[in-house]
Amino acid sequence: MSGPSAPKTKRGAARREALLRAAEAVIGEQGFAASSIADITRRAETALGTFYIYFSSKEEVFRELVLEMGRLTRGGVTQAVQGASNRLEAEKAGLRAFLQFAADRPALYRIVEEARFIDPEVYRAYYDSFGKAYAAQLKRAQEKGEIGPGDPEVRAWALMGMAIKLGERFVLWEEKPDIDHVVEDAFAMIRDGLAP
Amino acid sequence: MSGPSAPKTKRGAARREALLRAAEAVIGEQGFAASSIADITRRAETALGTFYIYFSSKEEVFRELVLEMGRLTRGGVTQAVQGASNRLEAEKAGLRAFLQFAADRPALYRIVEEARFIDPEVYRAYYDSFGKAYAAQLKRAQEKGEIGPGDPEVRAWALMGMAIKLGERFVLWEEKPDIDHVVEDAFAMIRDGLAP
DNA sequence: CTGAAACATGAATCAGTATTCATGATCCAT
DNA sequence: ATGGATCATGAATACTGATTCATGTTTCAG
Repeated sequence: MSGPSAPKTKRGAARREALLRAAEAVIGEQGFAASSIADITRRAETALGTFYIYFSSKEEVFRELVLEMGRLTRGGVTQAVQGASNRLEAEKAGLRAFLQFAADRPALYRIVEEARFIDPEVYRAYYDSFGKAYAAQLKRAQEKGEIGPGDPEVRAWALMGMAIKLGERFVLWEEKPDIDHVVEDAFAMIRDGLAP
Repeated sequence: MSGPSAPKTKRGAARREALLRAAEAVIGEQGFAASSIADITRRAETALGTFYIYFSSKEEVFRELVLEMGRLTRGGVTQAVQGASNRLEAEKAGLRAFLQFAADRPALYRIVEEARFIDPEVYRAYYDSFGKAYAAQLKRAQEKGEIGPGDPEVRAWALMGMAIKLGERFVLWEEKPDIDHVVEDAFAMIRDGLAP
């Protein structure tokens, strides 16, 4: 019932980490279904059975990776947004941080989207909490008059969707992504809309 | 090499169609990996082997469903946009049509997103062509002065991402989706941006 | 009507791979 | 320094489910 416990030696911790990184690379490249445990352990340069010392199943590493991505994006975006003096600036900084993250950890980026089909629970938890926090920020900014009025939840999800697809198209699909250009143009639209 | 050919009798056409609908329902509900051919044929009330008379593999029905979704959204959105007298109106009508589609065919909607992981080729073809057409429309509207200036491709992908996540959150995740509300608020943002 | 082409059936085959486990090496608290 | 706890190994197991196929049944063009 209770899967493997946390590693108790340095070696154990290092092995677990190596397996996690290998899983990130392999699953991010080939997708969950096409990735075998053997692929992962081969990449981590360990024996097959070692995998099960640290994870109880393929689904579990996957889940762990999604949670890690949650911590990382949350942290990265939060930090990027620190310096902003108003919500619009924060939107711009947050978008840039997110796209930069996609460029730095493309595998993790893909994994989160695949989570929707592998582990709907964590996927939903991930976006629910992110969306909730995002909406709260927008509501506050609206009350302060930093942005115009409008349903914060709809806006939060619209903005998340925007960032996600932009990352997919202009970062993951591009050899040499031009993040600044995407941020500039997308932000202009976020701020002023399409109206002439 | 060349898989099953088109059905040559009425019965054959009906069976193929039944299998396609069953696959849509089953895969849309459980996801590709969790759906067995047996699940699909059971739902279609046919024998297991019958599946292979019409499709050469599980991947093939899946691909067929993605292509069908392509035809349907393209058709639906195009038609909805017909009546619009300018680009902004068209955006609103297109968004509504897309969300309505998600409400009508939730399974197909999910399948397209999963395609990214099952059959990247068709997924990419789907969005590439959709995105290209979308960007072309935006470019024309911009030249006519119906919308302000800005990179049409970035905008097209931003708008697609928006629509997709809004559909996921406010249509698929909601018991009784309030499409009009989402369209109103999202459109206001698309038109005027967040600026106060 | 009729028979060759199409279609239907589901048990049997087959492949891939997740997971287990018995055995041995390594670590580190005392 | 040492031995009980941790960790490493990979061959063997077990299972799932995709795909095939030999045997009937149905269709429909002529």
